[in-house]
This record gives sequence, C-alpha cells and structure tokens, in this order.
Amino acid sequence: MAEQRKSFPFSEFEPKWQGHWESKKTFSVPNPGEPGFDASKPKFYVLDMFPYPSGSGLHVGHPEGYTATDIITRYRRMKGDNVLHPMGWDAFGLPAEEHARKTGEHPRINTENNVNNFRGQLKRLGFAYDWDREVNTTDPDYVRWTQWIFLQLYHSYYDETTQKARPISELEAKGLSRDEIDAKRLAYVAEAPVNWCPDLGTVLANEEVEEWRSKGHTVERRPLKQWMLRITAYAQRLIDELDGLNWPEGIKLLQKNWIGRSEGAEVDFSIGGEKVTVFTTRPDTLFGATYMVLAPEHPLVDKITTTAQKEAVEAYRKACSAKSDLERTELAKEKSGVFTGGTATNPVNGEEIPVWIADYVMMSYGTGAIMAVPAHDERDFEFAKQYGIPVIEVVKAPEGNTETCFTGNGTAIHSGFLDGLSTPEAKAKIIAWLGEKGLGKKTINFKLRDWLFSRQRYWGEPFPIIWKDGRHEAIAESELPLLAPELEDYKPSGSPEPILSKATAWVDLGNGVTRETNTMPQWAGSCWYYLRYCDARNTDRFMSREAEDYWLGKNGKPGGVDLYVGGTEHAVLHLLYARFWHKVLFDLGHVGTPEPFQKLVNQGLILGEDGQKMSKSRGNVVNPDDVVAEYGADSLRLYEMFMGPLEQVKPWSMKGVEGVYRFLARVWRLVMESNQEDVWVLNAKLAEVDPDKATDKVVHATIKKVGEDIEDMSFNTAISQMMVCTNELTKLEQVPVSSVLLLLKALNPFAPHLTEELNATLAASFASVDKTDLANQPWPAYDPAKLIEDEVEIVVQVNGKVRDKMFVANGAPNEEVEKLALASDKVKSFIEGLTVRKVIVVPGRLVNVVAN
RNA sequence: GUCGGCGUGGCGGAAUGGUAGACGCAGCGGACUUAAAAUCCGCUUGGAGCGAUCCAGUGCGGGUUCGAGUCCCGCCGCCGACACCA
Repeated sequence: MAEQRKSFPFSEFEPKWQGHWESKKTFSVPNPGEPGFDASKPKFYVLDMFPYPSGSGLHVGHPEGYTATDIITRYRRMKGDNVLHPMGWDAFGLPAEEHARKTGEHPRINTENNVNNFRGQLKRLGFAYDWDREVNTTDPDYVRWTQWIFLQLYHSYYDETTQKARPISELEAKGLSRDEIDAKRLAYVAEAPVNWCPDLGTVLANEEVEEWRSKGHTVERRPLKQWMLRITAYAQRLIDELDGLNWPEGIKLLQKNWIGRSEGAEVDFSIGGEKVTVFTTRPDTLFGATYMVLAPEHPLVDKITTTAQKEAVEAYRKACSAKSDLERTELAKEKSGVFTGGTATNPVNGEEIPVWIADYVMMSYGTGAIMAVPAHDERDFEFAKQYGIPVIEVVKAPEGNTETCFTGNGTAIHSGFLDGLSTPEAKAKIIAWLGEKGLGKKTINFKLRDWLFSRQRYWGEPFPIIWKDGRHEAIAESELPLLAPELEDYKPSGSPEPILSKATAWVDLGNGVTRETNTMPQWAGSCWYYLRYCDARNTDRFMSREAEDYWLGKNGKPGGVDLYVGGTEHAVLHLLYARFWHKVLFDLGHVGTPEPFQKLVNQGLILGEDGQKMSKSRGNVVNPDDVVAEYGADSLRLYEMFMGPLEQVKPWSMKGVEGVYRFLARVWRLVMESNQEDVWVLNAKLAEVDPDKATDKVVHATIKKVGEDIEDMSFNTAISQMMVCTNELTKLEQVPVSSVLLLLKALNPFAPHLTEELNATLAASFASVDKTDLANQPWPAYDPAKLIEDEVEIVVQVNGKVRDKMFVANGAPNEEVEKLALASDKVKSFIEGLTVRKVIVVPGRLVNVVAN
C-alpha cells in the first residue's frame, strides 16, 4: 500500500483541515459574558468519559465513543446549538507512579509525555473538541478545586430530617462536641478492615481488589485508620433520583442493586442480659428462629463464648480473619461455623436458641448478627442441615409448592398471634408488636458501604488536612492547592505508612503539628471534571455561577450534561461517585441541578479480528495510528460507526475499514477525477443543473434519514443511506452540483476532512457554492414533497404469502387497490376453488387476500 | 445461583406487526488492461427446476394475529455484571 497511489489524498488534506480548525478555533465555544457568546442559542453539553493517558496510547475503543459524540457535536452545531464538547485527562493513577518507581523519573514527566501523545492522536482524528477547555486532573489549578470539594465534604454533615448535606457550622451552633461532630462529617476517619496490597504499597477499595489481583498482586485484610466518605447517607437519593434520568434501564438497575436497599426489621434478642440486635427482612418468621449467628468479628463473641468453646471459637475466628471477603465467598460452597456455647432468648416466645458464629454472616452488613430461620432461608437451611439444628416451619407455602425450603410469601403457622396471616400482614403485625414492646422496629438496610477514600501513594491529591493533638483539621482554602513534595525515590516502604511520610520536612509543621500523608484515589478527579469544563480557566471558583447556570441548567431536567458516552466498566463506581459528589455540591448550593448526567450511553467493546478481547498477549490489538496512516482519519471514524450499533460488542475487521475507505473514495470521485497526468482535477460530469426527480428523492431521503439516525445514534444506518445516495449519484451522466453539496453536508459530521476539502474545491469552481466551511453552515432541510412518489409498489399476498407485486397510483383508494389485486392472474391461480373471506389493504404497502 | 443483554446468510449487520437479509465485507462471473492493481457492471440464504417459478427459512417448542425476526408463554445457548447482603 505504501508505494501504491492512494484512492484520495487524505494525507494531504486531513492535516490541513485539522490545522485550519485549530487556528480558526472553529470549535471553541464562548461562555456567557465572553465575546461572541450568543445567548439565544440553546445549549448542548456532549461529554466523553475522559481517558487515563496510558503509555500505550489510544486504542481503537477510544475513538468509538469519541466519534459518536463528535458526530452529535458537529450535527448539533449545524442545527444551531451552542455545543460544549470538551476533552481532558484523568492523569493521576498507579501506572504513572509504577513507572516512576522503576525509572526514578517524576510521574509528572511521564504523565506529560503520555498526555501529549494522546492529545496528538486525538487531534489527528479531527475531533471537534474545544481544546481551550482541556483539563488535567494533575494540574495544580485542578487539584486546588478537587481539594476544595473535599473540604466541602469535610465541612458538611448529612441532615436526616431534610435529607440534605448541611454545613458543620450548624452543628457547632447547636453546641455538639468535637467528637460528636467528627462522627457526622461526610468525610471522616475510621478504623476499618481494608485491603492492603504490599507490592503496590497501598490500600485498595473493595471494588479495586479484583483488578490488581488479576495482575498478580497480593491483597490482604488489615485494620487501618482511613479516610471515608459517607456516601451511604445518600443511598436512598441515589436510588430515587435515577428516575428522572435518561439512562439505559440495565445501568439503573445495576446501580440500584449495588446500593442494595432492603426493607426489614431490627429485632432485639438477649444473651444473658446483654442485648443483641439482628436484622431480618422476614420478621414474620421470628417464631421459626432455631439459632442465632453472629459474624466472627462481632464484638459480643468474646463475652458469650463459654470456656468449653473458647478454643474452637478462637481458632475459627483466626481462620476467618486471614481470609479476604473474596476468599470467604469463593469458599462459600460449604457452610462453616462454630457454636459459642451461649444461648439467646427469642423475644416473641422466650425460647432459648443456641448462638453460633459463622462466616456467612458479615459484620459489615446489617447488625452483623442474624436470627436463623432454616425453614425459610436457604443459607440457614443448609447450615442447619449440616450441624443438625432443628427446622421449624412457620410459613405455609401456597398449594403446589415443592421446595423443601420455602422462601416466598405464604401463610403464617406455628406463630402464635400471627397464625393465619399472609406474609405481608404478618410482617406488619409483628413489627407493630415489637414496636409496642420496645423490642424492635422497622428498618431499611443498604448493601452500599461508605467509600474508602484514602490511598498511600504519591501520585494523587494530598488531603488538605493537618493533625494537631491527635485531631484532624482542615487547612485554609487560601492554602490550596496543597501539592505533594518532591521525593528522593518513589518506592513504597512495604509498610502501610504512606509514601508521603518520607517527606519529613513537608510533613512536620513544628509544634507537633503534622500533615496528613494519605492521598486521594483516582476517582476524585473524575468525580467533577465535567463541572470544570464549563469554566476551565476560572481562578476564583471551581466554575462561575453564570457558566454553571448556562451549561448545566436551562432545560428543566435533573441532569446537567445532555449526553454522556463511555464504557460500561464505569456503570457503577465512577457514575455513583460522581452522582454523590454532585448531590453534595447541589445540597450546599454550589450547583443548580441534582444530577450530573441526564442521558447516558455506553458504547460496546470492540473485539479483535479473532472475536477475542483485544490484548497484547493475543497479538490482536489494532492501533488507530496505523489505520489513520493507511486509510485516513475519516475512514477510521466512519468504520468505527459503520461496524454496527454503538452499544453493541463487535469485532474489528480491516476489510471493513477498506469498505468504508472505498465509499469515501467514491464520494471523492463524485467531485474529482484523475487526468492523464494522474493529477486530480474537477470531475467533468459535474454541472450546475437541476437534479431529476429520482436524484432529488434519494438526496432528500438521505438528508432526512441521516438527521433522524444521528438523533437516534444509529450511525451505521445513516452511513448505509449515504452509500446508497452516493451509488445513485455515481451512476448519473451529469451530476448536479447542488445534489453533491447536500450529500457533503450530511456526510460532514462523519467525515469532516473529506467533505470540507470537496466543498472548498466546489466553491472555487462554481459560483453557486457557498465558500463558508461546512462546519459553519446550517444543517440542510429536506423537502418532504420530494419524497413522494407518483406510483408505489404494492405487495399482493394470498393468506399472508407474497404472490404478486404491482404498481398503483400513490393514494389510490383501497377499493381500487383491492380490485386490482383480485384481478391479478397469480392471485386468481392461488385462490382457485377457495372462497375469499376477507381482503386487507394496507395503503401504499400491501394487499392480503384471505381465502379458504 | 441471581440480575441484565444478545441469538437473522460464509462474516459485520438492516427490517413503524406488513416484500426477511438494506448497506458493507468475502466469494463468483464480466468489462477495461499486454498483465495485475484500482475502477465499473452483474450474481450471491438453502433446496428443487433449463426456466417462469415453487418449497423451506430469523436458536428450539407452543400461542395471539389476515399477517410474527418483531408481541405473549415455556425452553436452550452465548456474553456481561453481581455473588452467602440475612
């Protein structure tokens, strides 16, 4: 290919137009109050999930979503919107630091190189980003506001009555003690069992463990003092407020399940005078409780264990603590547990039931203790069977049930005053009864845990916190950003002591005052970057009120960003964390919308040619740079969109790239042809003539379909329609310039370089052609009158099977169409000997003759 | 195990309940060329037939309907997420 002549000179005009857009700032969009801002235009905020600038550069998965949003951006601009379409870098993170550890080079250098590489790659794809708004989470200017937001969390608590974050100062005014206040902050310190990874020298969030483990690192459980964010306070709102969002239902469900709301009751049992509270979703089965289980870590275990059982209990607890959560579930095939020797009193009937510890009960969920009802809970049933514990049936299953352990709704039996009640009635009654006696209450529990927010690494935002007399304290906002000091080396110490503690001069502020040495996780920067884009260079505030009001508001919807496109891998964590931060900022009055992202679309994974996930080890990775070099950026863009529906998983095909490349070459040759000297000259077939009816029809049908398909994000079918249109125009002896121009406008959002080049060429040769860049021209309107045919083809069916086709005048009355159909020889031959029962006419489409 | 998504030619994929397979790839035939590449034209779901045509066909089995890839019920398979959450 290298020596072979290209089908069109993309390598010349693509860089040319990219330079043109950059120097003319074609896609820069001013903010309210800035020169050139047009308040009369509607706003549209199109956002890509910004990349982590890895050392290996862009892969073909990136341009998939980016091209989709780029097409929307260019289309909406042509439709007259003010479009905000920015790009930036999620540049903190472990790999840069691992690189620093190996090479001794500061992570900033490595990150900068990678960012430059990524930016260059994106620019070579011709994306319509407003590069003036580029953000980088590692920039001091950005870190400053990430830390500022952290301080907002630190200085706030969640007010249960109003269900809103409020300033800590309100608690101070109420006279709460320092300890009471610290226990309520949205950002707080807690001793928690965490996932410690010795080789990385950091603690990982539960969600991150699997990723690093699969990369060969070991992760162990340890109790450590950590910063936590009180996301659980927002659990209910994070579920409820999904309702107003235009997200895929599957993703909403994923988030709801992750948050894991369940309604039930807390019930107090007593163990030798000591109160133990259990959580259950089935308080109606209280009479069927035949034993109790405490989590091995439960604080009461020591108190209740009898001397005889002490040894067994200790051994079991030790074995459990060595296991991570993951191992606990991996080994979940078989239940295990140990009897403590103690018994608990069931509050409904005074029965004494044995108390066990077992690792199928988690300390971190509910109260860390359960009442076990083996007759109606599969886990309890399994456990009871294994240890020979009695099973008492207290819910009668409906007729026909065959399960040995019935967990559904039925009728209460053997349950005293609940007998005869349906499960929901029994639940309500027992809860009321427990309430009266002060033995329990209705409770809602969530699976969601608070967010472990500290890391022990270097390449992240330091906490804007100092320690004085064993207490934490925020530094002043005026001291932000607080940047990490330079270090001699970046090796983790192997102990959970954060790397920053090596910088003793930075840490030690004298008089026993020290800096917090933990850093924030990578999620921090990505939690609010979409806000910073609105006003990326603001030095006074994370964004101005005016910018916030314009770009995130104005359309009465809960979400500020109009369209957010990215991979499903962020379906839960990133999107949940960002929603949480956004809600805190909303509660405190810093943003005006309750949700960050109104519409969410997940692009599907692109597989290698072999149908396998792309990976270096499989050798099936496609590098976008190679594709651009061989076929051009427009071909890559177009192929990414032509492969199939955006949200679908689909394999790459170089032959497919060639296909769209050939299509673009055909478009090129509509305008250009090569002369005897092999020089591209204007195609002699072009003429400023009126198109014939058929040509008009296909061109206008194309404008209509492409516009509709872009709005539906059905880019593949839009492209196929443009192929049809191009094929029709190619066939013509005389090609009307006006028709070609309309095609170029429709194609412009997809293949901006080629179409701008051809438009400029046409403008230079034909007086009727507007010299304005297509990017700055309006989207063409189609003429519905041109889509109407004089005659339409009607399908004639007999008993639902196609037997004939005929042309009838458009708008012919049904009776006439029916008559024509029945007159068809083919129809006659198929209904011979049968009685026509019914004739169905679908105007303009078909006739179905029903006969038997 | 639970939840979600998907099953259509050799391949990627199109089809408001109304002609299944648009468009592209691959393949076959032809034109141009000394030849090839590029380009252009035609064919291309399977089966039967010289042919006009006919029969079958959207994972499998039922159902609703004049008519089902599309709607309903029950299975099977693949992919993804979660996974003892009381």
